[in-house]
Amino acid sequence: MPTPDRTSLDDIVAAGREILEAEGPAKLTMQAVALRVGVRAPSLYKRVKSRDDLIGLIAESAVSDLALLLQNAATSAPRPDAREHLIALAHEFRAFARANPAGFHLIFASAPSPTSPDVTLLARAAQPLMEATAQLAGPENALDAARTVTAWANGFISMELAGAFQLGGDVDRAFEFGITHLAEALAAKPLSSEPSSS
Amino acid sequence: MPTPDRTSLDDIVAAGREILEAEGPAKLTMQAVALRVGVRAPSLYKRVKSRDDLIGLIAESAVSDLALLLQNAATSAPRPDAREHLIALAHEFRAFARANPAGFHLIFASAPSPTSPDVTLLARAAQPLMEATAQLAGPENALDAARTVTAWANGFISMELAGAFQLGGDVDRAFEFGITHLAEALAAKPLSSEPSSS
DNA sequence: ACCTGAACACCGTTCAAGT
DNA sequence: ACCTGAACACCGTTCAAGT
Repeated sequence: MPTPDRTSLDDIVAAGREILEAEGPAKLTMQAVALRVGVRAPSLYKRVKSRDDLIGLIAESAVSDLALLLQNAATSAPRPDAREHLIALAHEFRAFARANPAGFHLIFASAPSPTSPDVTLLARAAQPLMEATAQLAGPENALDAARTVTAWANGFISMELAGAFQLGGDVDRAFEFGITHLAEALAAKPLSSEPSSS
Repeated sequence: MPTPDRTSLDDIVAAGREILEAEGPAKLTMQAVALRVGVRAPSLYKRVKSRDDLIGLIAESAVSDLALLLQNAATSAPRPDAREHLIALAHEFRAFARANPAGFHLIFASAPSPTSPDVTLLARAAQPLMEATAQLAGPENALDAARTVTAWANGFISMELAGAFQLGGDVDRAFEFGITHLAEALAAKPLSSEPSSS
């Protein structure tokens, strides 16, 4: 009779992700993961090709969570104003990064490598953003606008997490400043709402 | 008579940086660096505290180059228009990232760690940008505006280097779209120049 | 004073042998 | 079929012994 399974791929990925968030990439060793799921390190190779493969799976798991979060934010609260909608998405994005800094870093700040998450997943996560920018900037500028917003949010949060904002000032205020000006700049035609009284 | 020095800290950092750019972080081993400077691995510890320390020094060396590049760009070509000046700086930034992808990644996409470059150096590198945004957005918004532009440029280039723009479209066009709209949005008062005929 | 070989701890990975 | 101990290759780092 073959041995019953003592762990699973999902368990392994979840354990790895927890270790990564709690202790950082250096502590994410095969032995640590194995210990956490109650198995010896060599057994992990029955379900995972390599440590890099495991890291890739962790990244995909984080992307999935992000996609879910953005989708919920987009569909739950009704937001008639496209600008406010975009701003709400940016805040969700930032909240995810704060709750999963290592996962965020894995998704957006990883060097191009076999570790990177599947392209399709990232595209799906970006879907709500694409819709928001399409509404704001018009369909023909939706892609460029989405890239502008994603790049800004990604860069801002990366720098925030890395502690790169060292010149003082209020970082929250800088975030509001950025997303407000972006939303206004991307609007296809200048609207006559309030122009962000600073 | 003591042995004459067979290498130097500068040699070691330069060798490390070359290996990093040419072969990636995984190949940046103490042995590889030692081999390149003509010494055995243990000797490196006479000038460097650890591998992480070496990586930090490599990052600082890259920051220095970036600061020099931006300063030259700011002072050499006379640019009366603040918007054009900002756009020129963004292009210099992107050119640096393309010429030094691993160095760029080390500076801006590294996790917060002892590996991170000195804060003062980064602030110095950002100086020309601060001046440009001060001129564009006014002194009281200079910091927020500089953070917006830096975040966008950093995020855009990180994603570009990571191959994260997979949805097709012209990436160069997206870069122009982004910097143009940012420059326009950050201008303190709406100017009546040409509004970026797309 | 710098350099080295030898050694240690640690890690990813493989594999034959168990059940 | 999954699990394990043993083993291998590789890496960062230390240190006593050379010059």
